[in-house]
Amino acid sequence: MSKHAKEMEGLKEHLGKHQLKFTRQRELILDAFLKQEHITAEEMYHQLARKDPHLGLATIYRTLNLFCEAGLAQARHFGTQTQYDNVSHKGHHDHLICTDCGKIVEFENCDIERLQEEVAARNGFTIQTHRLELYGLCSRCRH
Amino acid sequence: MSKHAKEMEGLKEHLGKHQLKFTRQRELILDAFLKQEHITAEEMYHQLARKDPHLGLATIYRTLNLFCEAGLAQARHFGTQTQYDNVSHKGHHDHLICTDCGKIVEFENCDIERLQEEVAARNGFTIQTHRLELYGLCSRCRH
DNA sequence: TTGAAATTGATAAATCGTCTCAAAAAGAAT
DNA sequence: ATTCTTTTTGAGACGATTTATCAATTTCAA
Repeated sequence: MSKHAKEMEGLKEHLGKHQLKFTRQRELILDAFLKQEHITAEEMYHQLARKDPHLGLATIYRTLNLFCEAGLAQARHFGTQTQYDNVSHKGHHDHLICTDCGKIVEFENCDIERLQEEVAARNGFTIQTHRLELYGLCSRCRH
Repeated sequence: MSKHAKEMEGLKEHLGKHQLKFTRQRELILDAFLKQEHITAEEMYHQLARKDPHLGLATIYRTLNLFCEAGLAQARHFGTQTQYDNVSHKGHHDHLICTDCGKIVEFENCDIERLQEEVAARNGFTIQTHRLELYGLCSRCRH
């Protein structure tokens, strides 16, 4: 049995609700995805090339987008590419990004999240997801 | 004299510091940009086609990116396109975005900004800029 | 096992933004 | 004002990323 049984069940549930099918490729991609903090489609394509040389790039894109709809992943544009963040194993996390060296630090902050809810409620919105990115210089690059 | 004299001066100052030139196109694009809350390069291309049918799309991209460097604009990925936000006339603002109808509500929240500074400091970062986007359903689309 | 419906893989195509480069414009020096 | 150097422009080519197409395959319920 897979190490990611719980998430696998979550995916199957989503598939069932939407008349989608559980395939070998989706299982393979989910397994690889859950080992990552964030990954691009291209990176995953190369990672999985050994396990399944015939796995197509289009399938990876389709599947990562499926994960987003299922709430396991979240797409984020960084540079020219789309990063797919793993949001399945922990609460939502945000990013501190060094504009000089590209270093990424992940963090969570409940107070900020609570204030976000307040702002949304004040404007009649129901939050589904959010994105918070802080850009600046890390301690090393400040000098 | 233009309605946007102050911002025009700000741009000229940036141009002077970087050995760049003040051109008719940059003036035209700045004038159009400052009337917007946010705009894409493509939208601006169509808006300005009447005033100057020969204005090229590449020039618009180049100029909007210039505005980003000058601190008048801020680029933001939304969907597949890049939105250029007007940040010249007010402090930094964040976005509430309806995932259904695309409606965008802008807001500011000092408390959130303060917490962001705390998080950054705790991780040794000095914030230059940030981006906060809340995605959800607006009151109309929730039903 | 069968059959309808969904998925896949390969590649074409679309999209978006940047690069190229000759011609034009800006702005400093004369 | 004219000249000269540097920057900018416009048009389209180009590159990178993602999506669409479609015949062949796979899933899964009956």
